Amino acid sequence: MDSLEHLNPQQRAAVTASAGPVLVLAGPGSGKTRVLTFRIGYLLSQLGVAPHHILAVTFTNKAAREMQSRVEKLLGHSLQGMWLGTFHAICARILRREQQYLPLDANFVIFDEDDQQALIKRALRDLNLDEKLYRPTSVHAAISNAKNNLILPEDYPTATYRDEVVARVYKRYQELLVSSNAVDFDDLLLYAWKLLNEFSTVREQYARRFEHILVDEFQDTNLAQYELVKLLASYHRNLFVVGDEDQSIYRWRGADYRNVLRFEEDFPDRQKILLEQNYRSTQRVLDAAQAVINRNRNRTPKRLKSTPEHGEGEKLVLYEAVDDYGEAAFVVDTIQQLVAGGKARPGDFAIMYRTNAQSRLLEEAFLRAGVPYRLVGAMRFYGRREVKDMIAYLRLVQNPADEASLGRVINVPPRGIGDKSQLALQMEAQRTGRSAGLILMELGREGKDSPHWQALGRNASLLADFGSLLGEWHRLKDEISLPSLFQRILNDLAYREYIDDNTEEGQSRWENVQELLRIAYEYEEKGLTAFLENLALVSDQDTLPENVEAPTLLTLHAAKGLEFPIVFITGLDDGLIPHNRSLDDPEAMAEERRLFYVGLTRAKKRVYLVRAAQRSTYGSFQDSIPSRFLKDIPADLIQQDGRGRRMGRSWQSESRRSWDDNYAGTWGSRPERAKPSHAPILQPRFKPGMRVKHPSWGEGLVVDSRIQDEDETVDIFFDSVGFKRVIASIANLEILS
DNA sequence: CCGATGAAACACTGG
DNA sequence: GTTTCATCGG
Repeated sequence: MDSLEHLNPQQRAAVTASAGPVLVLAGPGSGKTRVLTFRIGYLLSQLGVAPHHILAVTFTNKAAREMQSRVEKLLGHSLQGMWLGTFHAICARILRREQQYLPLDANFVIFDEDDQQALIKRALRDLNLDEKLYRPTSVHAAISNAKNNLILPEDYPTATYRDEVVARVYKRYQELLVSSNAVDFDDLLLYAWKLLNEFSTVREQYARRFEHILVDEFQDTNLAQYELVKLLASYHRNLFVVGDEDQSIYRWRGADYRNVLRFEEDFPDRQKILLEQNYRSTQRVLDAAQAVINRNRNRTPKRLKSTPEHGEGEKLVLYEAVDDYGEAAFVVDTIQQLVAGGKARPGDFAIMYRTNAQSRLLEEAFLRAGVPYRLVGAMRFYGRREVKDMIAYLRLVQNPADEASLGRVINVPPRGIGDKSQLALQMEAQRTGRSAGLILMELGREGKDSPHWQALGRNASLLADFGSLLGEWHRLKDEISLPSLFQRILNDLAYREYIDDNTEEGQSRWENVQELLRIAYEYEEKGLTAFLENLALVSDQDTLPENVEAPTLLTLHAAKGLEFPIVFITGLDDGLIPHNRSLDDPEAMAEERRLFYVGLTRAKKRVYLVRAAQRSTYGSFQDSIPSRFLKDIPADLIQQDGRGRRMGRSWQSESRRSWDDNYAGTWGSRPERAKPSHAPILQPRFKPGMRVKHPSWGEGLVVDSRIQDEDETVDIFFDSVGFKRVIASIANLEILS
């Protein structure tokens, strides 16, 4: 490990820190991954720790793979026995090993978002609740939030009637999961924590084993993950966590950057190391990013410094397009020009956006220009119906109790089992206390001899046909290889004939199925359980094709941990960045700002800030105003790209006026915001007592209104969602009385 | 029970 | 612009 010479003093202090709790606060590009890999290498080679005594937690599987290969390269041998993976993957591993302590059997499956949603709906139906009144998404969010905060159904606080309802749904949902022999993502963490919390022998076993625990992206852990790590580290207390409060962007998923503060309270003897030296970006990029993030309160102030060889760097380029088509065209044009001029390679570029929906226009522009691109996002492939259906078949074979998968495929392709038959089957399952899948398999095996045959009447025969198929696959699953099983199912279903109707679309559907089959071949050795588990736990970043030289399209969230020479941040309009749904919540606004900061700090050399004066939502055009975060970047760090202004159109004069009069020269100095279409508001339009109507929240009562930043901020109590704070120019309020 | 058709709702981020 | 749901005739 003489390579320690190549680390800076802070990095070296972190890598060689003595035993005990260590907190590393690492700014973007400060060599965080390097510190983690060297730390593992140091533990293994200098302190003689055996790989099997180390646990390292990363944010994505991709990060885990990268870290593994980096350490192996550093040491020159393999890391057999070390535990390395995401929280969810590690918990799944623990749960499978300790399955006897759980209300599940070893074949349990992991439910994805759709399955969870379906199960919530089922629970609502079972409890006779109105889906209109109790939106499945919102109920599910409340339950997920509870789980992330280690709140069990019986402990769910019921301050209001609504809470009481949620508590009942939570309870029922959990029963349904257990009877499906399934867990959701949150259960992976919750069960693992419960297991270690309740069974001291199990806790001892793991806590003694893991002499050293390392956690990456610590700012994005939630309470369940934090408490779990504390239990795992309870014996040796060698807990090495690395994070950056400024890059915490998963609050909505339960992540709490205050875990950094908790860590300092819970481990007062912790060593604390600050990494501020940036090895990634030019100073201009860093100055812009810091100007943005410095507006957030409650953070550890940092002073990011670039290295001399990066130099000052170029100014950030700002481009305002007419509309979102122009925005996409600008991105593709710029890339083509830079590549054609030999200034950059296609793989140097990343195009970032706030919402996935924004990728469509960008993709179209790339396609039209004939420029290949790569898109980050699992949805693309795994979200396809035919892929989900095949996965559901495999899950059902693995775990016949899986109600969600059964419901999905019981009549796909159509085999005459409609709503009526399915309901009858469900009733029979409830009556006999067995799972629908087991009943089906018994019908298939025993036919008329089964006691269920009579009970199901004229539905029995078709159900039995399907049951015998299912039973046959289930029998084969431990005899033949995963790919053979997969092909057997395809054959038995005549699935190709079903989905491939010889249209272009049909062919692409079949290609998707074959791609899944190809992936199944990769799991020939590891088997069905591992295959399904990996499918459930792939992250967006994991789907990024490697070694492909093309621009990368991705959300700002997916950009975390990555870096690119040239970064486009698109959709820099109020309502997108910051997002509409965050405007009324200061904590959410702070997170939007961090998200922008994360995007900016991905760039090594150059940043393009792109917005559109108009964009299409739901099909119709709407005017938009520049992101309020733009004005926090000092003017001397920004240059405008003039191309947009020469495209003579009616918007031109207006855009120019808005820019020159309200914007240019005001960077960071005056707190003004551009107003393309109307003069600054001086008098409130809304007064307390008024009835108003909001496009999504419906009617409400104005409680208060005031002028802020030349716009009107209105506090409203809505009939449907309660108290909200809105910006009048954005909210599109209608005065009713 | 099935497939087609059109209306209606609809999308923030993701393991 | 896309997906999901409700309805209808076969």
